[in-house]
Amino acid sequence: MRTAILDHAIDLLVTEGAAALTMRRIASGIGASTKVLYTMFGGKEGLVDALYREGFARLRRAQQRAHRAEDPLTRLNDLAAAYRAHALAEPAYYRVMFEQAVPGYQPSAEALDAAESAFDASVEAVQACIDSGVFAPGDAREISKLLWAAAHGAVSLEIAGHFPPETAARRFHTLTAAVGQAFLADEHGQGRTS
Amino acid sequence: MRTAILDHAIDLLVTEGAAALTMRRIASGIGASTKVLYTMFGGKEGLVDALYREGFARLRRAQQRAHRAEDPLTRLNDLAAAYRAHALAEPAYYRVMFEQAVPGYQPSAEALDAAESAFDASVEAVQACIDSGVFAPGDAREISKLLWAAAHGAVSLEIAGHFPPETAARRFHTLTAAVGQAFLADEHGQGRTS
DNA sequence: AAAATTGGGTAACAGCGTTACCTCCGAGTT
DNA sequence: AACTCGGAGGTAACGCTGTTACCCAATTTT
Repeated sequence: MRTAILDHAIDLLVTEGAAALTMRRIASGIGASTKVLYTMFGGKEGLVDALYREGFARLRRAQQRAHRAEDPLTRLNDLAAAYRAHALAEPAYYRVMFEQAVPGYQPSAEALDAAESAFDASVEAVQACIDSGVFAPGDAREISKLLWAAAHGAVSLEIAGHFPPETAARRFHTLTAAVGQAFLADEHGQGRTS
Repeated sequence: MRTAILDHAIDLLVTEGAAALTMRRIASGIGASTKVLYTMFGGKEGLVDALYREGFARLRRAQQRAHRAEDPLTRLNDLAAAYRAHALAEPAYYRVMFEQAVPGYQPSAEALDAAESAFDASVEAVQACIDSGVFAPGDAREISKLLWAAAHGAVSLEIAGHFPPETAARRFHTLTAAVGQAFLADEHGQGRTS
């Protein structure tokens, strides 16, 4: 039952966007009354919270699927590409997760913690880059977050319409590569990022 | 009259957030009926469009105010810092501009064009870095957009709650510095970003 | 078997964006 | 100067939203 509600909510979100995500439509879509949603999720906020977590769970699975290549730097690149592909595949989900597409919702601390686990694969890949000497020693978690911010910035501007489609992919790659480059092992004497 | 409406709408947006930005509240706040808003702006979308443009106009002014330092690289850093400061000073505005805090609104092509002018100062600063030999030759507009994406990503994650306050400033600086570093003139033989 | 508790449907409330209707004020015409 | 006419603005309604008080049926407990 709970999964039926979530499935239909996700379907509405993906096919018609966040504006169509109303309690009445979800309820009528599963042939029930809105009361069920309130006993089950406590309100729209609880339902959106479930969608938020589901969105990051999907992102985590997408990242794990991309976590295959041998070379650690290639793996990191693949993860970044998978991040963008996942975001663009379901922009409505991305908006729920990062921009608050549902007006009132603010993720709780637990939800934010759960979201963080979506980037475990990225942290591992960065750590592998450090361990193999490709990256200089450093905090893998911190570097991963910076890569995330760069990727998120590029994707977010793309979804918002500021990056035209034909250049968005190139910019995404250039930006993530530029950030990655800053953490390369110091083989050439270039400056270190503070 | 038009400015009175916008002033009150901005006031509502800044002090109570996007959720309080309703046609009825704006109208009653200026002691008029909602009909005025519709004859003047054509609907909520037109009003939010005006707020969107105003937000980028304010950002542009904030960038111009920060555009003072002599050293081009310092100037670019100042612009980045001003960008973050401006975004954090009025997060509700930032949400209207980048995340679509008002459910239905999607900026028109003209609005996106107008938004772009907010980054003229950044493009100029990048061009100055190239002209003075600090940056390698390249497309200043393109580099500026990448810096923008990085800054936006860090600020956006900060506002969304993913970056705790005490580390957000450091991460913002590290990230923008890392991106800037990738475009430095090739004095040390480090690899070039493709 | 009777009683208590729980889950779900109905219908209502307040508030939202929007608009049809009407009034009324000011400008242009005769 | 009076009269008409056009458009700006207020009133009130429509259909929608999230939410909940009320009620009934069904299930579980004693």
